[in-house]
Amino acid sequence: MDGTLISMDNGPLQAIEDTKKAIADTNVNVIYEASFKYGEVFIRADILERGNQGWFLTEVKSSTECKDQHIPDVAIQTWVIKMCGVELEGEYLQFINNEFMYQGDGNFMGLFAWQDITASVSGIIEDMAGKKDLFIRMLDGDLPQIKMGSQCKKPYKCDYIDYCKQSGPKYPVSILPNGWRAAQKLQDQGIDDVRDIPNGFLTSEKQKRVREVTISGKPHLDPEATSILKKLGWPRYYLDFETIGFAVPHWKKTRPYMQVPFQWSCHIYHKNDHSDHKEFLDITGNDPRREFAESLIACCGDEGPIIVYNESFEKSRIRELAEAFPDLSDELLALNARVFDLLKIMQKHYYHPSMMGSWSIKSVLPALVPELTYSTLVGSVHDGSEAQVAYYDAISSDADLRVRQKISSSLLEYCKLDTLAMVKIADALHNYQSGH
DNA sequence: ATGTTGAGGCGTGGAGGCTA
DNA sequence: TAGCCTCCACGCCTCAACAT
Repeated sequence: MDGTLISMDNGPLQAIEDTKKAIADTNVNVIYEASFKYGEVFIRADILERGNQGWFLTEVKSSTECKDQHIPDVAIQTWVIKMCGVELEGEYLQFINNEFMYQGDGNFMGLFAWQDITASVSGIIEDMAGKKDLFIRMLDGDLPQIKMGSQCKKPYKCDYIDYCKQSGPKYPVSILPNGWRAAQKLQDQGIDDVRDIPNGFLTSEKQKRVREVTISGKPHLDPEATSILKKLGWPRYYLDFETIGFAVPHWKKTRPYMQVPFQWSCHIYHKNDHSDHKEFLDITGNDPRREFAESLIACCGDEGPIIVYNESFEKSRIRELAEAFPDLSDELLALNARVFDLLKIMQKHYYHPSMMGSWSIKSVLPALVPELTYSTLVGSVHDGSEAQVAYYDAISSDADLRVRQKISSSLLEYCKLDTLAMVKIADALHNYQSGH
């Protein structure tokens, strides 16, 4: 849709002036980033469309539904615009329709969905002046005296979490796994630290283990874990995927936010101690799925456990590949039948006080295999989200060959370390009694 | 941002047992 | 034997945790 974009290049005051001119100009029917200021509040509206009696305001979100927190976001904009004397006829939220399937033809009709939120907005706008004053007072005042809680992460993660943690307990009760209800009860009783939880309070086995290990300071490993691992067959495939999920689909037959796999790493260990590493990475920018699937099948042979961390992720990707390529379906699904989940073993049988209630591979590795660390990675990729950014940079048309090669080696290095981490974790479990 | 899985709490309903 | 209580299993729901 053609319209006038209000630039911020010359500062907010100029943007406000430009907005006034655009509104006065009856040839302009759509304004992007229209800018307004009322009192201390400056806002930029994503889309304004001229209607018969006034304007329609549309806020664009990358989420896939209208969420509670979006309403006050639009309400404050609505309030500022109305206070500036501009008439609004209604407010809309525009978001991503994640059922949209791209057909690869450049046609994105259906990618977006809209919701009329005029009623919800007007329901809270009466209160807006008071709310605004409250927020201004809070910003001007001292640090709020409030304990950490769910508000630190929901609906968005707060930037000051690390700061606040410094003054809190060393092992807050919020680290209890699936323990939000228990944590609430404990905090109501004035208990903030896991080490202060009275014996007998917790009922879940996992939570009890966290409490006991935290108090004793000694890691716990159930010998059952060792015997389960020793029973696994050969050869052993340690496998990890990297994927990318675009809000706006890039390739035919993909949906918004669909996790498209573009890279895998596999360490293969044979019974005779012989080992091998294989990998796949496609940064051509073409749909990587077909070659990903074919190379994976070729790598994994037809017997031996395929060891992953959090099996639902890799299994789901393989299932999606099987749906995308019916001719490979049988071979792909045969891989899924061999998948063994290292995460489940860890959750059931291991805990170290430094894990702080988390069994993610990034928490388990430093506890169990401290000599292997992601910080040794020299490239720009240290976790899954950075892998996505790096992949996107690599396939972007403006990336030259040298940049691509650098990104490629960073990605390969990172994914290889992820599977090596699983190898070392499994080794550590194997040798636990003798070592440690 | 996604999807999958599992934990834990709560309500429901059937089985079994007690009493009048 | 009718009526009522208790207990436990099960299903449903919400939330959290994990991967990217």
